[in-house]
Amino acid sequence: MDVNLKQLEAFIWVADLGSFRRAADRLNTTQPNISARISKLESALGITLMERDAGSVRLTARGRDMLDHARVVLRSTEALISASGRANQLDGTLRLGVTEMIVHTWLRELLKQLRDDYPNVTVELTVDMSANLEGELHQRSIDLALQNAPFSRQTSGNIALGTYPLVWVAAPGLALPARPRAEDLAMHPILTHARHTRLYQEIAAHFAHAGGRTRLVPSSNLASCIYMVSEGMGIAALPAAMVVRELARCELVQVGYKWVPDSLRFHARYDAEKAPLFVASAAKIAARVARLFDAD
Amino acid sequence: MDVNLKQLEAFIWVADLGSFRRAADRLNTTQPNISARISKLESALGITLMERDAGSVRLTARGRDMLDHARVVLRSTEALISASGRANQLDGTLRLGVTEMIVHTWLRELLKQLRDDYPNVTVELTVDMSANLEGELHQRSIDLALQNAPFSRQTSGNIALGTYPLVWVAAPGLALPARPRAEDLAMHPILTHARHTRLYQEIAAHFAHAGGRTRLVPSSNLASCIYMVSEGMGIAALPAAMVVRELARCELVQVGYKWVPDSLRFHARYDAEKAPLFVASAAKIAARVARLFDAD
DNA sequence: AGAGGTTACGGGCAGCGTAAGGATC
DNA sequence: GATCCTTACGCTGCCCGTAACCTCT
Repeated sequence: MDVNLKQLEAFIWVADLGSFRRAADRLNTTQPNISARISKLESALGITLMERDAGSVRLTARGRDMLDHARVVLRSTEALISASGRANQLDGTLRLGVTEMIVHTWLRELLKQLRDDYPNVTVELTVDMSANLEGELHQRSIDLALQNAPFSRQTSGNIALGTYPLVWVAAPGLALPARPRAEDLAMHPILTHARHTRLYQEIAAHFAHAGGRTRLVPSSNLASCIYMVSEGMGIAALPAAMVVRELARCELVQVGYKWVPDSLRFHARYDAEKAPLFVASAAKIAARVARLFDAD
Repeated sequence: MDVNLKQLEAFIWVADLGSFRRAADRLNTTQPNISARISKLESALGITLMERDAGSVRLTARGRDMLDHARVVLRSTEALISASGRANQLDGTLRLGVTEMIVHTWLRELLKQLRDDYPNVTVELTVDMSANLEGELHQRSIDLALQNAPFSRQTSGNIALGTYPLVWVAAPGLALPARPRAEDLAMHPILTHARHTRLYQEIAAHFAHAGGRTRLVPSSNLASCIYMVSEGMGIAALPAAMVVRELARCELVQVGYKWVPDSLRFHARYDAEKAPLFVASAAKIAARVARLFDAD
């Protein structure tokens, strides 16, 4: 019996995902196949790599050592393939997690660029709030998160994607003063991010200080925020990049309020040790695309 | 099409040996199979790795880059297998080149140790003069040379195996004085190594100085030297380790001549960059065995 | 009962060896 | 013509997916 790359790949994913089934999904194959690869690998190496109890897979001590070695082998294989110039030869799935703001600004451009550079990589998209993306990244159900600071955990791969300022917007018909005070805004519902986000907290704190019984309307969906604002149902602090089109078309107008929440600071985050090499490249591509939109 | 380890292995050996045919021999397969592996690898990577003219195989520029990557992949795979504890899982051939002195001293012990540590590695033995071993090592027709200094080329792997003093020996019946002078020796033929070896040169130079018309009888085979000496056909300077048994049995006696050629300094030499990892281990084993024989 | 890993089984494809083909010296 | 790589072809064996099975919660 011979050690081969597919066995090592399966081993790594089982170890990382903690389950044969999930590894099978990740590698586009069946669970029995993963089972076979692992057991072939074990007999090839003559050692038990993992203990399988119902409901859990735990590496043995030996298995942990082997895992490091296996990563080195697969990393260097990826490096070889990349260096062949045919990086497009890399097939696989990039499980990409993004926040909604990115969906509505430069996701399309990013996907286009990814398609150009890695035509054989399929993108599995997850849109969620930054806080959730962080969890998914940590348990490796996504490879790359494009999310906004702050983070509760560090990741070994981290590229800043620039700063995105927020602007207050309202429907044109709302007729707010050019320099509105807090009370002027507080007359209308304030549409914000979901309740436990940084933005919600910050806006709540601001208006608590500014007095008045402000109505904060959290929404887990920014697109619907925009619709609601343009329907005159309230005002909102939204990333400028997200509303350029609506402002240009005068579907929304900017509100000249003196205070805005801190800008969004976006980062591309991934696990540099465990993720496939092309994830780092994808992160760099994201940085390039983000810069385009950061400039204007 | 998928890159796999066998393709990379074939690629490395073709590059190192400069020939599909030799690579096929080395990998215990057929030449068309090597051809197929290389062409699969090329199509997997989408590049041409080597130009094949009749009679020569030359790497392309791209191929040279890939070769380095490929080595990293295979080296790390070997490391993984070694780390699995089942180093014995490593199958392959150790092409070992040794000088005759080693054959007649500790080769048996070395082979035994190798068999214990790597039961699945078969040893292909070449016995030749040090100078020839050096050439074979360089053109990679052997993996590991156990040979004596001096060397005309450096190798990246080099472990000193100790110093082996020479002694003058003669047949007991020859009745030489306890403290013979050069003339006493020169009465008999002097049996030595082959003509262009360091030892031959050194002995020739010594007796040229000592005057007299000495008869130097070169032999490319040390075992026959011993036989000839014990038959009283001459005297010889031989490695002490090679004649301990004959001296103990009084088949030979030591000659108390004041001068002996410089001791043999043996080294285990190999190409640390290109050779499989277990070659380095084999060299270490050789060093261990040699030390046993160096001590007594 | 459901989730998760193993075993059993059959089909397809890839890898191998033999043999013949071409190119170059 | 000798040497060396490529192509053609048939076979074997491995790898994969389906399905049934086992075990633990």
